[in-house]
Amino acid sequence: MTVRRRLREHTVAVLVTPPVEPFELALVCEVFGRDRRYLADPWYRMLLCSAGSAPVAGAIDGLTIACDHDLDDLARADTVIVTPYPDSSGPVAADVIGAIRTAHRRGARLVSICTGAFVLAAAGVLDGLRATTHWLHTDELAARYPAINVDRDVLYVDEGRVLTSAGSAAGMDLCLHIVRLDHGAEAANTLARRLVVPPHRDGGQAQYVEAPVPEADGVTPMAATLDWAIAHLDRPLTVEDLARRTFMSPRTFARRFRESTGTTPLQWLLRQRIVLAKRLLETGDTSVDLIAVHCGFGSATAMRTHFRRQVGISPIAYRRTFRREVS
DNA sequence: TAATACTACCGCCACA
DNA sequence: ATTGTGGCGGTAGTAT
Repeated sequence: MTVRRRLREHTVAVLVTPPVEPFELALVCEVFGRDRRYLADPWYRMLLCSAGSAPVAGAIDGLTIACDHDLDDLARADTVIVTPYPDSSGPVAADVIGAIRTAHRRGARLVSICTGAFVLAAAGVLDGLRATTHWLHTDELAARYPAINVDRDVLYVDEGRVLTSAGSAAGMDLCLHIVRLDHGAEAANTLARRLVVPPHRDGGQAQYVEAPVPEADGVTPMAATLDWAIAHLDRPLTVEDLARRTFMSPRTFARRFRESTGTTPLQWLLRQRIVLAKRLLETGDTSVDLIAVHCGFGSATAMRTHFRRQVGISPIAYRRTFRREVS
């Protein structure tokens, strides 16, 4: 096996439009704008782009964002990220639409955060695709662009060349997803840990956001093992099993595991098992006992204990509240 | 709920 | 000399 070297950096152009929402812009900058060569080398080259590279007013008094790059730079980028477009019902400037269409034609990856989806919609690049936006605006998006298949219940939608994400913080989930695609599960997990992205948040729908999960993408032995473990949660997995699978001694495995995931193997397993349990509770009507078996808990009692500890409510109560309506 | 039997975790340290 | 490895053993955590 030979070491592959990327020929050049991957350019990420961020479309900055007034009024800039600092939170969403910051989240993009944290992922793509910082020097993270410790994760992958080269990392990304991030460009803040505005029409005529003019400074852009922020949504907060006294906040102004200087942009060194213009729409031509945006049209040439490998990935274009559209930050929120608070005036979602307002028109989108023709030169912005033009730049996005050019990028799209060139094969660039297009990404929107929150209401940035309205800019992509206006450019017509979402027609015929699934997409999402902030839940306050999903109805409006669906009504104004009937050709778009709007998904209201997801954090983000990956349609390959076009990716859209839901409200504010879901943008972080999408950015991590992109890092995972480009650099693998391990880099994404390490970054999530570095940014201290919470496994779940309290209050409202956000409480039930699931922790990012590695995808089938065996870039490193560790990532491959994580993927494998997620696919075999029903088995009684021990640290020794996982270590052997990763071709390491248990001791080294434990160390490496903490480095890439931020937790210990058992704690991580318990978390993944609960994530799976939640999914099964939401979607089907499998009994709690059977779900416990499917998730690799020795008993329903054991599952209930861990479920309560992590989620705060019982499995049955969770199902009652979050069963997906079949619409 | 309590007792018992595991397994996991992690500091320590010799060694490559 | 520096850095990573992996066995050991005490304690903490989990399973039944």
